Amino acid sequence: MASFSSTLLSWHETIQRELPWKDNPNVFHIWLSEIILQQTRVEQGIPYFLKFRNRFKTVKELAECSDEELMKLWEGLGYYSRARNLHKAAKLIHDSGGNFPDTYEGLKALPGIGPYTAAAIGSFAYGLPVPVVDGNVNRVISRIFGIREGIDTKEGKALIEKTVEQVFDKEKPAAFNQAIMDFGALFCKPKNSDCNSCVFNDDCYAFQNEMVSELPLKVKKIKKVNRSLNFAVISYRGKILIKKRIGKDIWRHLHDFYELTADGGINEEDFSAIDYKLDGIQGPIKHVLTHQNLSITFHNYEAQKLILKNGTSYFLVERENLRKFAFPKAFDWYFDKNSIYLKY
DNA sequence: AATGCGGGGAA
DNA sequence: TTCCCAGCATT
Repeated sequence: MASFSSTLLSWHETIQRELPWKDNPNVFHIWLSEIILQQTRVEQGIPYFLKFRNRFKTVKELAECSDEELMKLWEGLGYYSRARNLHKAAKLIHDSGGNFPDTYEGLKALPGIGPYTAAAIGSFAYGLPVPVVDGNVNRVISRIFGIREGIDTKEGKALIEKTVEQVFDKEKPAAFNQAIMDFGALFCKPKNSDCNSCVFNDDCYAFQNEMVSELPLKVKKIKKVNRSLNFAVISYRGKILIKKRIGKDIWRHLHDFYELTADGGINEEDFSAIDYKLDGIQGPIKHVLTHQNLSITFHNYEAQKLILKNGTSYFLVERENLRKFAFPKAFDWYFDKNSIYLKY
């Protein structure tokens, strides 16, 4: 039988996948795309990549971008710590002369860059002989070579890594890595993979043993909690009260409104002075996160008098400027329903 | 080793 | 509904 790599690379010749970060390959664009694509489908990430590529021509420009603008650009993409780490890394690179690290360890030392991303950037930008292991690779390798350990366990990860090392093509790191991920994404898919026309089917453990639907094996289950969120949208003279979420909680570094406790109202001690009346309730709406099922209700308040406390983290924003700030995707429902758009 | 962290697409 | 996606940081 031909080698795994030659079979894989021959298959890769038969497909074409045009991706914008390959337009004019450079380490800045490769890095940017890899961060954006973490736990994110290529189709979902592309518009964000284009937006970032257009806004930032250099690492320096990214490093000098304000936090507010960066979060606004990332708004809606999820896993917002990626944006924060991207920014941190840009500053580190800029402060140390503007050059990216060109070793695996150097890359992995940057915030937001773990084993996968270091291997991806290293191989794609510098031709370093390091194999990537992402969700696609886990699937392809565990099926073809019959890895029956949980890919989310220490043993399973070690087995996958060892197996990839054995079939990896050190002469063509970038081509191999690209090909195996494309193979996983376009052919050896989680469901409905066309095994009958697969170039590996004669040697595929999962296909030969009718275990395609069972591999890769995942052991750990995510437990979800139900959670209610209640926000008071307090309007005062055409402005709306918001704050930045800074706690160790969901949507960190995005903004929200005054948060009400379970069945409590506005705590007047949060303000120097406040006089208000309820002006309707909207919701609840359901919003799903990986670990939480959210039920969100918006309580509209109109304030006749409002004096903020000294040192408070709340601030008032003109209604038409509200969308200049980054908010959770779930708030789109409220903004749409109340015709709150960014006025240009 | 376990947990937290978004949002969307596919079946 | 359930699963998964070019994962990583924190505890």
